[in-house]
Amino acid sequence: MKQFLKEVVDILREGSDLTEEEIKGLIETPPDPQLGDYAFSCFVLAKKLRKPPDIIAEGLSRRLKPREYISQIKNAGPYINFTVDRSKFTEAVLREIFTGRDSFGDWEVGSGKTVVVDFSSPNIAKPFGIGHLRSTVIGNSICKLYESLGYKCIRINHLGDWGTQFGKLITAYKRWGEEKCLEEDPVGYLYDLYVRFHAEAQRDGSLEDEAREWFKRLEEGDREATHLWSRFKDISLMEFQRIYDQLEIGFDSYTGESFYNAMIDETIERLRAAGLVRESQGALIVDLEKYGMPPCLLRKKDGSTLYATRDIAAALYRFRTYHFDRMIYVVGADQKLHFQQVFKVLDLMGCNWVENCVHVPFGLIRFGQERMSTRKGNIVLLEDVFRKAVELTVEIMEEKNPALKGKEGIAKDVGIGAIIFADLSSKRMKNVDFEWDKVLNFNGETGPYVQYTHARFSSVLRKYGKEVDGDFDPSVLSEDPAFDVTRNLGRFPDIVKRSADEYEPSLMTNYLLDLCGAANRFYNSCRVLTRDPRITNARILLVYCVRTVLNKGLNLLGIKAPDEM
RNA sequence: GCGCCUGUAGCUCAACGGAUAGAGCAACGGACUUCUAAUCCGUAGGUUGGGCGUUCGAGUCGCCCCAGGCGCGCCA
Repeated sequence: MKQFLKEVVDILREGSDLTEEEIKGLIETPPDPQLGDYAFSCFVLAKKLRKPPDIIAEGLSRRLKPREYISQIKNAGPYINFTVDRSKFTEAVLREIFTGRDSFGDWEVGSGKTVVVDFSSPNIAKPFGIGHLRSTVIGNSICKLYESLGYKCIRINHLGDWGTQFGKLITAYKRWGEEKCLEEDPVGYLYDLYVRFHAEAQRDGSLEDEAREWFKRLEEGDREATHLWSRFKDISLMEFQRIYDQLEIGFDSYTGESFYNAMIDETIERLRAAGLVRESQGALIVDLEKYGMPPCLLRKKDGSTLYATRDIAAALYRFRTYHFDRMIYVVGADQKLHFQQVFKVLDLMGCNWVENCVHVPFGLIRFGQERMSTRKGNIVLLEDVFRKAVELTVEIMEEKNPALKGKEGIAKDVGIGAIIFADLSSKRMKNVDFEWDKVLNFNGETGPYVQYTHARFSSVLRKYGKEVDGDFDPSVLSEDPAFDVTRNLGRFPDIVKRSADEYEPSLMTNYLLDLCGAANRFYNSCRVLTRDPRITNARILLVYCVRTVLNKGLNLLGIKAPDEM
């Protein structure tokens, strides 16, 4: 589709003495497609030539002549609007999708480059709540988007498997724990113990000290502590795996915080050698006051380590191991300062690659006007959400498509897809209030809507019964409902690029909704399978292309695209 | 107190600094003997939290307020 924009630029270069870059910056999309497909605003020229913009637009539009791809040039106020030759545009877009198939929208900007994505990273021994879903699905989508740009992606699940929380759990387990309960419902039971710990610690401050002591013993390799820790970790991982299986998300590495703990001493030595370490109130810190930040704590006064130190060690290790061109941390916005500190410390250590490290924050999920908190026990379990979504999907399918075969599998794809889509559909920095009614609404701008459109178009292809050969008369598709679809299809590669550049999968969800709107309008107003082969050939190709792009788009979001539902 | 994020229709959200601020949900009214009605069409709904500024042009950029959220030395 480049040739259309290029021709607009070429035409304007002849008509003015602006450079290619200047012109490109001034080209936009008219608010109403009736006006045209590309617009050029004359305000900058007006300033240069010191003439009113609408006069310039009028003069220029008269002088500029349409060429191969542009069929009409018209001024409207201070704008010059360019209209593409619809047949040529349709031909170009559909041809590109048809020949490219699943690679349509892919780029090569990342070929030969590696990006490390740190995402999901749940805390061991805590249930996988709806709050953990965000990092998981945003991170997964970012991986897929970067792969589409040609990057090699290393997916890292930086498990929260170290820290004072284990001291707390060990304390709680030693005091109140029962082996039998642990076997019956491992994570649920650990969760109960964790909540109980915080409840009792309110009254009895010595519990916190006891927990710190246990954590210290864990760091020193105490046998009993290590044994319990290792058990807690194993049973948690098995439960997390169930969630990842349902989401069909995998990782290249599960090296969590405990893995980097072995590198703490050398890391602190390196920091010391760089002259960055200072002692303050018994703890080791890096003073960041010069940079307007609170100090970065490396080691507590009792000698045990902290999260920031482990993150610094992890970054160093990852660069050594993967030589990444970029590293992306998909972690909640509440940790923004933490990453600023970590990045600054790495910078002070002379790691110039830190400029390629980026924290991609997201807003938190609240439940009932409150922040979800494992400690308080105010948490919605992801598995409950999945289960309810799938149950509801089965109900809807019984009502709308009772004859459908393989309902369970499809209900899973649709139910879970709905949850993922909902989580990805608004800009990631927005906080979301979890509401069952909203999550379980499958009408309107939702995942099931996109999947439904995909299934509907798949169904037409099935009914067509032949291979789509890609041979067609593009003039059949120049009427509005069809051309609106094509116009949207043509935007797809740019959406892929922007979603990746801005780490913003919501651009993709919103795009897919636009595409589906146009596609369903087309479907409702144009019969695809007709007696006229000229019309059928063209429309079925459009259907094929919509299906291809919807399938690819859903895939980039980590959502399944069933052929029937 | 300081810093960051968010504020757009009753609700949830869109809108490369550009033309008349758009969708969905909820409400009301229409469209299935025809390729899946989880769809589509229509009606109604707005001082873009407030103010000042920059600009030919501001929901978008800057400053000051307001409201909510999140951070701010031994949690992660």
